[in-house]
This record gives sequence, structure tokens and C-alpha cells, in this order.
Amino acid sequence: MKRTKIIDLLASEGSGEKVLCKGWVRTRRGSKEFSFVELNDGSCLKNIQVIADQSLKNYPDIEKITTGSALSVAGALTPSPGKGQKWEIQAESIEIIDLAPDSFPLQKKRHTDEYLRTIAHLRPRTNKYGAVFRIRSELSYAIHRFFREQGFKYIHTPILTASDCEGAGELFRVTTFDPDTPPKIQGKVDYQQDFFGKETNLTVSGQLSAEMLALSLGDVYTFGPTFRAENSNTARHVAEFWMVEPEMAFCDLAGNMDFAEAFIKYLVVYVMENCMEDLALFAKFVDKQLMATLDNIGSSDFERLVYGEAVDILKTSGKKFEFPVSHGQDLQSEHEKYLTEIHFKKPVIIFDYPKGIKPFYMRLNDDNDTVAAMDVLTPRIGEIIGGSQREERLDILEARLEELNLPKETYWWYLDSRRYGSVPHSGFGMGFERLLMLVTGIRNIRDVIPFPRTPKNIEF
RNA sequence: UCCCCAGUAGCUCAGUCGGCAGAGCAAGUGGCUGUUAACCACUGGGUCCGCGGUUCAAAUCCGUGCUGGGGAGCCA
Repeated sequence: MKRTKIIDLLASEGSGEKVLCKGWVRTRRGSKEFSFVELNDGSCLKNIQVIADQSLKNYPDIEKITTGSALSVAGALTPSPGKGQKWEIQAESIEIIDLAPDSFPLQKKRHTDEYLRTIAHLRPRTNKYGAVFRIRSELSYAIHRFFREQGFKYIHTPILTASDCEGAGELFRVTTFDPDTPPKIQGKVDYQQDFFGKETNLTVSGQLSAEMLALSLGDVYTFGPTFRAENSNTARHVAEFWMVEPEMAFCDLAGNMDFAEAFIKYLVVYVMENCMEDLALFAKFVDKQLMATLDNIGSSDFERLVYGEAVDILKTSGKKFEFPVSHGQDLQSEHEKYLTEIHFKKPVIIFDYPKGIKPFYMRLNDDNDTVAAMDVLTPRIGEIIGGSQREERLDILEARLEELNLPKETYWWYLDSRRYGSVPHSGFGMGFERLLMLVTGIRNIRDVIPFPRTPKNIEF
């Protein structure tokens, strides 16, 4: 007999049919006469209630079933006379696949997120984390679906790279050398003898490679892991995260912003239409404002303003900031929060930033002072998307590299793309975990990725 | 990396002015019940984060280290 998942059992219309169900025990309430077993298989938030009568030949064993144990249950799916569930399984046989000893750390009560992080291998067995990781899966699918509907090609950019993409952030070095005895030449490590013959790192962004594919396939996107060795100890940063990076040929900054806004809205609406059961858990236990926030994002036009306007608003806000606002300086977290949470009360896109605070590849505006950059800020998260129109003019790009003292030689292939059929193009990066935080209301990024990597933590 | 806070039973926490280590939940045993994080009774359970110091006496005060959390910087 084939196993039926609980999500399908609960959606069943008939009753009395024989079913086979397998899963993990959330709780057992029992007596000599019979036991109630709540079984969950991860297919959905809800459990199926199993009725185990003492007439079962292994009933003495069933009485010993503990939270966390794995069972295989065969029986009849029948309407439940009790409150709280539509169906239940009248068990005809229960096989105990594995009995969890009483050291099983998850109890039938609420645990703190901090504690659950220390048992990250088991926390997906809880309602909350099961819901998080189901939504993570659904949103991954929604991302691919959105891009496919828009005619984008899904491309794969390298994880191992020799180019420090933006000079952004600390890099994880990759080497086959024995760290105690690397070969040296003139006192320095001789990377020519290393696997790739030069210094190698984990990627901090697939953007530069993605641009090459955009300038051939048209509209492309990547969706994969990214690594930053920044010693960031915040609820918004992890060392390994997943980033979505679309890159669009023949697209300017305005088109880029339109696309970013449509993208976020699509994903927010998608989870509201497809993940309501799990979302309801977050709305109830994590963030009471969640549904209002999501409605707001899905239905409102994102506010768009140039960097200079944002600075003016902050300056005349009358609010005292820890860090003073000034033209030419990057916006601080508190400034972004004020704009999106207090002033506009909805997502905000800020564009045309001063070139001094942005990387070399962003397109220089005609004022010679700002670049065609844009950041999408949302309430509670802050920056969820950072993007730009890319500099497509070879002479200006080379001048910028020189200005920033970056080695032109390592970017020879990147510059080649501006030499042969260069066209205006744009793209952005969206932190997938930050999107998940936005959608679930969860405030710590470590709780939306199964096994978070942060400074001093690579357990699991 | 900087600032602040915390670390006590398996978990969540209380522990007053420095004076015998506590509760709820969980677990074990028994009872009871179409139950809903079931319920009732009993039982067991401690490196009070580590190291050093002050003191007749330290979970409590001081120093230091480690770990976790909040905020900041950096960013997605």
C-alpha cells in the first residue's frame, strides 16, 4: 500500500477509506483503553490524529510511544467526533519505525529560538521551523516561476572565483595549501603553486558573470549561495546566504526599479495565495502585524525618490539621529528605518546615490557626481535589494577602475563585454533570507536558513 | 570589531541585603479520561558557564575568559 501524505489525507473528501500514513509523533495522550497519537510528516503544518485502540496486538508498545518517535500507521480515515480536526485515522496496525528515547530535546511546549538554534538539526520538527522551511521551498519555486513567466533564463555562475567582484566585503579564501606550510616566494605565499595558480575565493556575487550572460541571452538570473567573511554580528547577516540576481540587457534604471517592485509584490502575493496555513502561524505567534504588512506591500506603489531627496527629508524630519545625515554619506540603518517605517510607511526605493559610496560598475550619471544605483528598503528589514544600471561605456568604466585603484588586468574579460556590442543593462541582488524574514515576520536571519553560518558558528 | 544585557535542573525561569539550591513544564512510576501542549498523585533530577580573587561564608561582590542575545558598523 502506498503512503499518503498528511496534507492529502486532510484534503480528502471521502471517508472510511484505508490509508497508510508515516510520520513523527508530536504527542501521545493515552490510557489502558486507547491512545491518541498526533502524527506529523512535514507535508503541512497540521497533524493527523491517530486512534490506537488497546485491541492492537502491540498495544503495550504503543503505550510507550514518545514524542519524536517515527511511526507507520495503517487504518481507516474517518470523520473525527472530537473537536479540532476533521479526519482521524482509526489504526488497524501501527509499526514503530523508531522509538525516540526520552533524551529527545523537543518538548510539547514552546522553546526559545536561541535554544532551537543549538539543535538546528531537530528544529525543523517544530511547527514554526517546519513552516519556515516549507515557505522557503515555496518561495524558491515562486522565484523561478516569476522569472520563467517573464522570459528569463536561469543561469549558473561560479562559486569559486579569482575576481574580488566589487571589492565588497571580506572574502573566504580557497586553497589546497597546508595552512601551516604554504610554499613561499620572497616571503609571500606563492599562489602560482596553488590549485588554480592564483588567489581564489568563494564568490561574493555572481553579478559580473551574470552580466556576460545577460549580454548574450538577454534576460537572465542566478539564484544560489553567496559568501561573505565579514565579521558581522547582527540579526540581518550570515556568512553564507542565498541571493537572487537578475541581469537584464537593454534595461535602464527605471526599468530595473519597475522590475524589482513587481518582483517583490509577486512573491508577497504568491505566499499569501499559496501558504496561508503556515503564514497564519507567523501572524499569530511571531508578528501580529504580518498580514497587514504583507497586504500593504502587495498593494501599495513603492515610494521612489532620489538620494538627495531622502537626505533632505531626513534633515528636515526634526528627528534626532545618532548619526547625523549629510549629503555624500551613506544612509545609516536608523535613516532607512525612519524613511520606510515612519515617514512613508511602505517600501521605498532610493536611487541616484553619490558615486563615492558605490562600486565601480555602476553607471555614472550625467551630473558626474551620482551613479544609477537603487536600493529597495522595506519596513522591518531595511535593504532587501541593491542594484544599479551598469556602466556600459568602456572609457568611463576604465576611468572608474583607475580612480578606485582596481587592477584593470583582472577585469579584462569584463571590459571586453564593453568592447564588443556593449549595451545598457541593469540588474540587482536580493537577499533570499531577507525576503523570508519579510514574509514570515521572523526577526533573526539565523532562523530562516536551516543551518546558519555566522562568526564562530559552523556546527551542523 | 565596538557598546549594552544575559548564562542557575532536560527546557523556561525565580533566587530579596552575601547566610541550607527553588518553581512550572519535561522525564520516570501509578491512576483516570474521545483526548486536543489532556488531567491528578508521587518520585528522581544541579560543575549555579570556566578560571582566579575578596570573605568566617559567594549563584549573589570583583577581575578575566568563553558562549548567547540586543544595538551599531559593513551589506543582501
